[in-house]
Amino acid sequence: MNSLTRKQRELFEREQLILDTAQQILNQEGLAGLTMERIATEIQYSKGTVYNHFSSKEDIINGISCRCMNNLVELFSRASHFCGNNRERISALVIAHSIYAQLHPVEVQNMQLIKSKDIRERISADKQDEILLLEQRVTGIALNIIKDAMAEGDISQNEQDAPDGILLGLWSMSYGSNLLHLSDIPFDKLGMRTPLELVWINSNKLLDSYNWKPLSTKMDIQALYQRICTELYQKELQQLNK
Amino acid sequence: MNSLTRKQRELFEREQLILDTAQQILNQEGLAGLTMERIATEIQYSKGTVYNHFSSKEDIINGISCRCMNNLVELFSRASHFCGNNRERISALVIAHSIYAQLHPVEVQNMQLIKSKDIRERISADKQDEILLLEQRVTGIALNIIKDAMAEGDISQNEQDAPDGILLGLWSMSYGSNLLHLSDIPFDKLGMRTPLELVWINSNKLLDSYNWKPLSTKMDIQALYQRICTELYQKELQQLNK
DNA sequence: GACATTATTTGACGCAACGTCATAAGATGA
DNA sequence: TCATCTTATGACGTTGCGTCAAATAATGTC
Repeated sequence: MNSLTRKQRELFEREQLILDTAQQILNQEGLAGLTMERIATEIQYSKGTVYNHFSSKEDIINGISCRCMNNLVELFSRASHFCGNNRERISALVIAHSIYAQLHPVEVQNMQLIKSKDIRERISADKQDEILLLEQRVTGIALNIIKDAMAEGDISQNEQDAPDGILLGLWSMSYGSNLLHLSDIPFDKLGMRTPLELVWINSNKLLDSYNWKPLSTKMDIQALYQRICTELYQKELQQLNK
Repeated sequence: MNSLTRKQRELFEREQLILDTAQQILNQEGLAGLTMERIATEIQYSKGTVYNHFSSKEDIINGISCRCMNNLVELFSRASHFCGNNRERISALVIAHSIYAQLHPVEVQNMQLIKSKDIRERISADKQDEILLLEQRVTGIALNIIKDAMAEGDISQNEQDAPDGILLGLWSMSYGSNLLHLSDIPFDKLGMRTPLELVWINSNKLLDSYNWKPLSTKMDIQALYQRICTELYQKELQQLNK
């Protein structure tokens, strides 16, 4: 029994090692440079051993995605515990999401891949469920804040403004901003500010439109932005600045 | 001269044939099924000939993207000539964008690919410029409407609400909604409406928040939705329904 | 129409990467 | 110590990309 667990732990640790290595290669050399041979060489095992852990390259991408989403869950969780009103807590999610995209640019972009059908087919069902579960945790955190806000009367409640409307509004805006930011459209050359600069303003506008109190017109959102950054994401922002 | 143009026309037509074929394969069998051999067989030429037109598979994806974006430009252009006020015209863009994503689901999803750096490197510079140009046309149409609205006093003008803010707000929301819709997250099972159902509401909320007159609270946006669909996109919607 | 020259097409070839599997090496237990 | 079961290996088959020398076709000239 003990030896079994030791064995299992060894396997688990190697799995992590594989993902560590794969992620590193992905970041350094892009998706094209990420090959099974390359990973095998790097971890000093043979290709077959890698295949004992992951059934395909897509499976590895999926594994990397799961790790990243766990990071997102952690960032979101921190945001949801931000010491402030519900409006401030939901705003913190937007910042969390954009920091996430900046911390994991390559991964976020390639995560799109596993969303396409013919690639998803090459990933085992339970691994897919893992992603789904993580997505549920992420949306769950946001939904809880929205429900809190409704329960506490921060938002005027009526049918059209149901929680899913607010959630998807913020989510799609956030998601879209992140991906636009990562695409290399030269916003500066088009005389525009970048999506990441503007998502803070626009998400606040959207929340205002849902009449989520306190409105951004009644508070200093730049100060709030700073406060969230320093209180919640000091470490991550330092990492981004170097 | 005449023979030269004939030759050129032949080449151009074959290029179109290649893209037609590639797009068809992409839709029927996914990215994995799209191989250079496959295209060559289909058009009854050899692989080498295909390579005379496109330097790589990525180059073909890029070509397909350009065609799609031309479609988007056309849909946008129609929206911008919608017979109504500026607020209605900009709203029509949102509908256009979502119809576009539904008409070209596979292409839109794979277009993300050519946004990633290591793949973009495999596309010739002038082909990349083509995409950039199209992106400019698309954003240009939207920007013009926003500027019209500002000039005509539909939007209260102040620094923060500069055109790029509105543009990127709508763009990222639209873009994000489309991609979320195409990812196979089971929104229904999560008890939510879908991104495409909600983007209409949320984009209107955002525009309201910019105080873009007439506000959606003062008009029947469901009726407007219907009017835009029937007046501008009858044909496309019929195509989608079958 | 015959010939030279230029342009285009072809498919065999080299190469890289995926994923498999028979065999080798190692661990476990009696 | 030996038998058994588990894990690791890398050679192998396969596929698909992209190249290029040779074949074929088109064009122009006399």
